[in-house]
Amino acid sequence: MTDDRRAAGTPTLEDVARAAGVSRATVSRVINGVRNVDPVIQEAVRQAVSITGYTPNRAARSLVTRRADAVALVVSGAGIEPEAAEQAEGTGASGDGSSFTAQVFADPFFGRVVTGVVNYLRPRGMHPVLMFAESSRAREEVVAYLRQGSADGALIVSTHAEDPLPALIAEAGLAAVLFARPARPVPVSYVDLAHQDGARLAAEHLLGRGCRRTATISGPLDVPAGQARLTGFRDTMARHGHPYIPVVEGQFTQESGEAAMERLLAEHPDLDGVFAANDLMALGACHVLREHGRSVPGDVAVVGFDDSSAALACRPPLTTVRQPVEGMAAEMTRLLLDRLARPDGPVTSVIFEPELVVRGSA
Amino acid sequence: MTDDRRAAGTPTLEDVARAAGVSRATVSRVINGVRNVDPVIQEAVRQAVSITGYTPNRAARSLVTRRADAVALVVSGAGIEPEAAEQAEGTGASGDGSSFTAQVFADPFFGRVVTGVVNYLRPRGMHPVLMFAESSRAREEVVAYLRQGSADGALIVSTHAEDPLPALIAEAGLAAVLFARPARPVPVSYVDLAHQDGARLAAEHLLGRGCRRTATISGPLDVPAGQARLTGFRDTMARHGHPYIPVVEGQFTQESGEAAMERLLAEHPDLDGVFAANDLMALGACHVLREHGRSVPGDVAVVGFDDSSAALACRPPLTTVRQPVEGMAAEMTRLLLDRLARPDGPVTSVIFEPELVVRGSA
DNA sequence: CTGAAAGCGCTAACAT
DNA sequence: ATGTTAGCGCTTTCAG
Repeated sequence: MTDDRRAAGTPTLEDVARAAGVSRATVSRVINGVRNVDPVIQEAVRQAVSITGYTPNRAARSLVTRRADAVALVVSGAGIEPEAAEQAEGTGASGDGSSFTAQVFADPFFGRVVTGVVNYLRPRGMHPVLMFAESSRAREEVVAYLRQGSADGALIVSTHAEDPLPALIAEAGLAAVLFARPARPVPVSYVDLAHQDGARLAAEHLLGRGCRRTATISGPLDVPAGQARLTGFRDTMARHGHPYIPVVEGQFTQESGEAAMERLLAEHPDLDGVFAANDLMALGACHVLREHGRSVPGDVAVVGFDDSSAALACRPPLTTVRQPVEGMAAEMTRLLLDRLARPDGPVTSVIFEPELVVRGSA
Repeated sequence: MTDDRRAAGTPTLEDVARAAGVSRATVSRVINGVRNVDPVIQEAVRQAVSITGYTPNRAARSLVTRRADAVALVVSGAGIEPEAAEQAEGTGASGDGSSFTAQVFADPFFGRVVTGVVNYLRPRGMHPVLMFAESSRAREEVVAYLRQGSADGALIVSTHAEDPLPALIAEAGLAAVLFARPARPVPVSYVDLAHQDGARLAAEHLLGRGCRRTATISGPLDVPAGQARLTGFRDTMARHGHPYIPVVEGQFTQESGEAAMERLLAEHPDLDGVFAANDLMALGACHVLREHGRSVPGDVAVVGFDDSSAALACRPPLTTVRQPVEGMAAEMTRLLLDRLARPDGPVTSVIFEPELVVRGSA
């Protein structure tokens, strides 16, 4: 009992080595699956590992490998407000629907991104660190976090165009991949959707079912995706003989969709089709239409965009343009891991094709 | 140019020390805000830091402090399926709505938890690592992750009762706090809601507006919260002279809410009030009611639970029992950080009171 | 194929 | 108040 069995502190490589009667180096090799280890010794080491209940210390390993084996998943917001973020503490002031994080997660979109990222990361033994970057201070923190080596790279999802984060990251020489093409070119890989094609699909569907007086509720026009969906819809309509399409700008929220629909209905009471740039707004539009006595799709056909959970929360369920968010998020993750493995690899972009999902609303 | 300015590798404490003409220790003190440092030197060090562009290396620091300054946020699933998780890779197979992660984030509840956790953590310079633990293998990984010191503790949100994770964590002597009381007692702190009180509020409201033939769509009965909400509703009704209340069990999903409402309507066509154990099910119920020509709240009053985003996605907006999820999540986080600061502190629980939110559906 | 030894960058006694 | 000195636990040349 007086032997050197040290304090119960978690066992280290040293302990395992002693138990197995080999050197630390050998244990390390076995654990990391490096070849050139005598099978007999390998077995002995494994025994020792399970007897001692050894678990490698991540910090020690990271210190020498210079890899954190973690990636940051950052939701990056507007670039405007300088220091707006300092949300009141946690406990009391929560539930505050106006906080950036709360707003972000109110949109089913982000849950899908998380799903895709996690599904790709997990089989590889990695997990995302969730960060938000809606103020310049928060952005600095993200950069610092990466520079500290707390994460090997970043998956960035911007909610607004002109997001300065991608550029900051690129300048700092840090690894990152974006969800959606940045407003101004930055040497960083990204995944994106062929938004215009999606909008074209919606337009053609509306046209195909006979709508002749369609309008659209666009997304925020300072967001590339919002812009592209509008352009795609307008262009297609124009090409089919409808050069003028009423449009009201929304903010991708249900509420803004309701407001937009009210205006559209007031100004164009005879419309027979609506394309909303996302499902949340389409849902809002449906509510307003019904309140005004218009049946969907009988009087007015409605097409959404995204195929998010909101599409099924709607009655009738929304006909919508599917954006394969989970797949895109997984691909984004794959690109990042690739980049980490080959830092000099090329900057690439992967564009996904949308798909029309026909349900009840149009 | 032949001096020892080493390769451009990120600067270390050593570099800063040299630049400032002091020792590593002093720089460390300044950086960590340890007092007893000459103001003049402090300034010099700060200069040197910004000149060199120094950022402390997290791994090195963690190695000696034995703190990761990170916490895991783990969503823990059923305890049944042994090895069910191995989801197909990322890229292709995604969008698979049946994956655990996808299901989890389809519920607005989790976004709110994330919001609360992040809001509390951020001002403290910490970020959550997102993990899922729906299989025994995944649970092992979570335990290993914590034992490795990759995170200092875990915030656990179980989707099912009988979740073995809390016990595993406790046995391993790891720090954790739970969202919701575990089915079987485990020496771990938790936050929870007074579910029965919430259900009582719902019952009284229905009674107050004159409903005499109410039914309820319960949550899964193997979940304590599901059980408690049912009990609370039934007891209150019984106390007011309604000893028999029709109940159909749901699964907290919109779909199950629809199915349950169909059954209820078939068996009790004359009902005038429904209490659904969460908003998603209430939303489904409203849809079905309308399809059957029943107006809400005119013919049938509907009360939900949670006050999630689904409550506002419904027309009319749902009268519901508010569960302050963000605040609860923040408190859970506070408890964990407390525990980390004082490992011998007592195991505690904090129970939040629900609140009735009256909107259009009842 | 295995062991010895040298750090990775930082903090924390312990001197001074 | 500052500097010196040990390591934290691990991987990785480099010898053998």
